[in-house]
Formats: sequence, structure tokens, C-alpha cells
Amino acid sequence: MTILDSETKATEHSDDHGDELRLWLRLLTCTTLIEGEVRSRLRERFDVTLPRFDLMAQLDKAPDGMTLSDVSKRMMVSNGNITGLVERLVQSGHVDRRTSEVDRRVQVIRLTKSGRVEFRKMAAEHEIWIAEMFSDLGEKDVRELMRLLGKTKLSVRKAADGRVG
Amino acid sequence: MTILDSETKATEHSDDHGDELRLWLRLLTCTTLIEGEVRSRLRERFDVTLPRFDLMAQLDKAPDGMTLSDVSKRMMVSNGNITGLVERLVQSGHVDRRTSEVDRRVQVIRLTKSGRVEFRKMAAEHEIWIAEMFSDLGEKDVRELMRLLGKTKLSVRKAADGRVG
DNA sequence: CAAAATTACTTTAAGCATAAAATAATTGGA
DNA sequence: TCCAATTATTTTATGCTTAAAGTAATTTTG
Repeated sequence: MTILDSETKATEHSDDHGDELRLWLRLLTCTTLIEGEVRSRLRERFDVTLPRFDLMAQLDKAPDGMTLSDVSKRMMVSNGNITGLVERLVQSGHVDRRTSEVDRRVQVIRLTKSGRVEFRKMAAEHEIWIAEMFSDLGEKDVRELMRLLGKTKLSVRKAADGRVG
Repeated sequence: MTILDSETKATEHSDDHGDELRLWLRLLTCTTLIEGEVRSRLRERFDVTLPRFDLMAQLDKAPDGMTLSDVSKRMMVSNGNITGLVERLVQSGHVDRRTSEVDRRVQVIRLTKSGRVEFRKMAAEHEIWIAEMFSDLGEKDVRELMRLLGKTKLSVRKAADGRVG
């Protein structure tokens, strides 16, 4: 019977999900390690937090500015969160915020000149840190990991969307 | 000269780190997606947060209990964080906390009987959710991803340790 | 043995994050 | 036109997270 069951893979899914669980934990560990390292280096080197760095990275790609909603979607975080984050970046002089002329509900934010200069410095080092952390992986590994994570992303989205929409 | 430069790979590292950066962003996206999905399902189905679930998962593996420091190390979060998390789980009746008889600095925590029963239910569903999210990946993909992430983990640790210890 | 160092935990202050409710501006019909 | 629905953002309440400082118990050491 045991043999028979283990052969009955035709039924789409096996009931042993241990491998996927271990994969998820390993994925999480990698992300947590890298993120923690980036956070502490950003803090040490530039006295900046990761959320602020991420927000500035979005703005750096949008010379004409972005609305808070745009930022919120791109960063995959809540609206209310962005409000506070932007407020702190305005205080520190990295970001400029103004109300849109055409739609007074909308806030358009941009990097200030000095904010942009500072960000570029951070980004340059950041890129080196990341490369260093992945340096034991060969070109082929990087390509293959990229491919498998792309596949994972699609799979997760499918499972997530299937539940709501 | 351009050709010459691009051939000068003998100098260990190239200066283009774009691939690694893209890889990191994709890794982060995958983790964020999965984590977000798990968070919202835990909340909907069991009215529990991910940190509480994670803490209970640690305790489930330690029938004789753990000290707060143990938990802190295992979960890779700060001590102060654990204090608050445990306090809330004690309030909700999932966790039992007592001062060690042999060392009165030490707090030993365990799942309560009902906490364990509840956690096992959550864990069973959680495992299915994860398997579902990875379901587009074949066995070979899972194995390969596992291998590459293992390599990544080592690489990151090396880069991180190299900086401090 | 007593002072100093270490260990375990808690508290504090600040920031990040969310969901849900509130506010304010704009748009789309009837 | 006007008012209902929608959209953009802010506010509120709650919880997670950290680093740093504080407290208390134990261990080390002179």
C-alpha cells in the first residue's frame, strides 16, 4: 500500500510539502541576511534608513517627480506609510514636495539637487555591496537564479491573485 | 581600448554590477510577495501576525521551552523585540512564561497546551499555502533553487563577516 | 570574599508598517 | 447644475523593529 501510494503521483499534488517549506525558509534567510547587511551599512556610511534609500531610488528614476500614489504602488507599501516617509525626507532636505497645479489632491515629490547628489553616492556604494555579497556566484549561477526567481514570482502571483481576483 | 578593457577580466571583478543588483531586486520581490501573502492569510484565517506565528514555530520545536535569548538568536531579531512579542503571546494565552529556578535572570517560555493545538492548525495550512505558491516549479527547479540559494547564503555570510569579524 | 565584568532581560525613543476611517478634491452622470 | 461616486492623501490606532541605556542576577578575578 505504501508503494502504491507513493506511485500515485498522477493525482497532481503529493502531500509532502516539506521541500517547498524548506525552500521558502532558505529564500527568507537569504533576503533577511542581505537586507540586514544593507541596512547597517547604509546607516553606518550615510546615516540613512533603507526605506528612505528605497524611496530616493524611485525618485532618482523619475526626474519629473512622482505622486505619492505612484511611489506607494512602486514600493508596494501602504499610502499612509509614504506620507510619513516623505515628511521625514522633506525635513532632511532630500525631497521637495509640492501640490499639483492641475489636481489639488495630488502631491508631486522630487529629489532636491543635494538629495540627488547624496543619493547617487549611496547608490554607487550600494551596488558594490550587493555585487560583493553575490561574488561567490558565477555568471551562470546568476543567470540561472534570475530565471528560477522569475518563475517563482509568476507562480506566487498566480497563487495570490487566484485567491482574491 | 574599449575592446581591450572588456577583455581585461583577469582583474577579478568587472565593474558592471547591474546583474547582481537586478538579482537582488528580484530576490527581494519574491520574498516580499510571499511574505505579504502569508501575513494576510494568517490574519484572515487565524487573526495572528507573522512574528507571533514565527515565535510559536520556534517554541513548537522545543517542547522543554526556550530562553528569550535562544528565541532572539534563532529568529535573528533583537532582544527587546522578543520581550514585547512574548508579552503579547502570554496575554493571549498561547505562551507560558516562567523564571528559571537555577538562574533568576532567565525567562523560560513554552507553548501552552491550547497554544500548541492552535499553532499546529496554523502550521498545517501554512505549509499548504507555501506549496501552492511554489506549485509552478518542478522538483528539479526546487532542487536547483535550493542549491543556488545555499550558495548565495554562504557568499553573503562571507561578505558580511569579512567586514566585522 | 568583594569589586568588576558579564549575562539576561526590560525599557525607552524613534522609525517603519498596516488597515481602517476621515478629509478633501475631482469627476461622472441624472 | 448638483450630488453621488471616485480618487488622493492624511490621520489614527496598533503592532513590529531596532539601538542604546538601564536593571538585576550571576560569574570572574584580584
